[in-house]
Amino acid sequence: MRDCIALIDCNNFYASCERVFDPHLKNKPIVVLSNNDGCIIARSNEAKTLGIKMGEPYFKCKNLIKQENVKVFSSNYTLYADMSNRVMNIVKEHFVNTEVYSIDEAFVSFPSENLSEIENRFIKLRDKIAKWTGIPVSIGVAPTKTLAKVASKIAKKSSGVFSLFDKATRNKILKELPIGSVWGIGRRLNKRFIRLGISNAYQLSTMDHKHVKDLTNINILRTVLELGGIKCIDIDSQPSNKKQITTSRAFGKTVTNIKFLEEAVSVYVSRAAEKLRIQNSKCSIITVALSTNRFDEKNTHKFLFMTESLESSTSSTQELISIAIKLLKRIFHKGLMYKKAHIFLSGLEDSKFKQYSLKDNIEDIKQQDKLMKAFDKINKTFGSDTMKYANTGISRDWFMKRERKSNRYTTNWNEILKINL
DNA sequence: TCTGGGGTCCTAGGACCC
DNA sequence: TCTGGGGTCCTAGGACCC
Repeated sequence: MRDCIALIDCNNFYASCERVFDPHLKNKPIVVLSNNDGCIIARSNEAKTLGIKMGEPYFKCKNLIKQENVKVFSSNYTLYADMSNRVMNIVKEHFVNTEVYSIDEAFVSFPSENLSEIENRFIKLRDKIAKWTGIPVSIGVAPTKTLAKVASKIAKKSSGVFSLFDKATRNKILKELPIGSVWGIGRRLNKRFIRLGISNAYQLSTMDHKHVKDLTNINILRTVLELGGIKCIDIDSQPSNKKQITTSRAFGKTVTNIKFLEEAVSVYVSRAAEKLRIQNSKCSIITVALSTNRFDEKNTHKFLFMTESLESSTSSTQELISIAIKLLKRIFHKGLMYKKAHIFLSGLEDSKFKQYSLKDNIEDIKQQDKLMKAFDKINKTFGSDTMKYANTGISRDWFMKRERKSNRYTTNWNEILKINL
C-alpha cells in the first residue's frame, strides 16, 4: 500500500489569530506587520481583495489602508506561536506521522485508503481545528509533498479539503499552475525556466530528467519527479537540531551610541543562547555583526562583522555576552548610523558530547550549566525576561517598534481576554 | 520617519590525505 | 621522465523556504 501525504495549512494564519480574539474583525480587512512595523506579512482575504501585497512596506500602502479602514496589527509572535501549538497538537493527535513544517503548516502521511473516506476524515479534522482553536485551515491530499502543496492551494479556493490523485485532473491543474508557484521554484529559477519556454508546472513535470539535473541540481529533479506523482521527499517527523543559530533584528530607530549597541548585542546573545540551550547544544564559534540602513541612499550600506572561535564550546549566556561585547568594541566605528545587529552562533555540538579542552575547569562548567538551567526554568515559568543580565538594559530605547500589538491573550495573565457582561 | 527574521541544502573549488 | 585514482573536509556563494 502506498502512502498518502496531506498538507494542513492555516489560512492567513497571523490575521486569523488576531480575529479569534476579536469577533468584530470577522469579514473585515486585516493586515499584520513584520518586526518594527516594517512590511505586510499577513493579510485577511478582504485585505488581499483590496490589492494589498504580501511583503509590501507598510508606509507604501498606508494611504490605502486608512482609506479602506483596514485594521493593522504589529506582529505578536508569542500569541501566534501558542496558537500554532494548539493547532499542531490536534493534528498530532490524529496522525502518528506528522511533520510541523512551519508555524502554520504541517505535513502528515498515512497509508492510502478509499478516496471518499480520506476526504471525510480531513473534513472532520478541519472542522475540529476550527471549533477548538478558531483557526480556519485548508487541506491538500496527494501522493507526494509537492502535489499536496498544489492541492492545498486549490483547497483554499474551494471547500477547504482537496485531494489530487487522478492523473487527468492533476495534469489539467498543473497546466494552469505558473511554474513560479511550484514549491521549490523561487524567483531565480522561475526566470530561468521561462527563458527556456517552460512556464507552467505541467511542462516542468514532463521535462527530461537528465536535462533538469544538468540545468539545476538534485533537489529540483526531485521536484520534477514529485510533480509526476513519484514520492522523493519524505515526511521528517523528527526535526534535527539546528546547525546554526541566528538572532538578528533591526532597531526601532538608528543607533550611534555604543552603550545602546552593547545592550542590543547582549539582548540578542541572550536570545541566541536560549535557543542553543533549548536544543541542548553548545557553540564554538560566535560572530557579531552591525549594519547600517541598507535603504539609505545618502550613505553606503555598511556591514561590519567579526568572528571568534572559542577554545571550549559553551552555552552560557554570561560567557557569550562577554565575548560578544569584546567583538562589538572592535568592529564599532564612531559616527556610523547603525540600524541592525546580528549574532550568529555556529560550530554547534551536543552538550552531552562536549569536547573538553585541557584548560577547562570542569566544575566551573558544570556550575554554569546548572545556573543556566535554573535561569531558563524561571523564565519559562514566569515569562521571558523575568531573569536577565543587567547588560541587556532596562529602558531599551532602541528596541523594535510595535505600536499596534494585540495582547498575549493565551500566555500572560495580565493580558487575558476580558469580557464585559 | 518608515523597507522582517531565521533557517536549510547544493555545488564548485581548493587543500589535503593515502 | 613523469604527474594516478580515489577520497574527505571546508568554505563561499547561490538558491530556496516560511
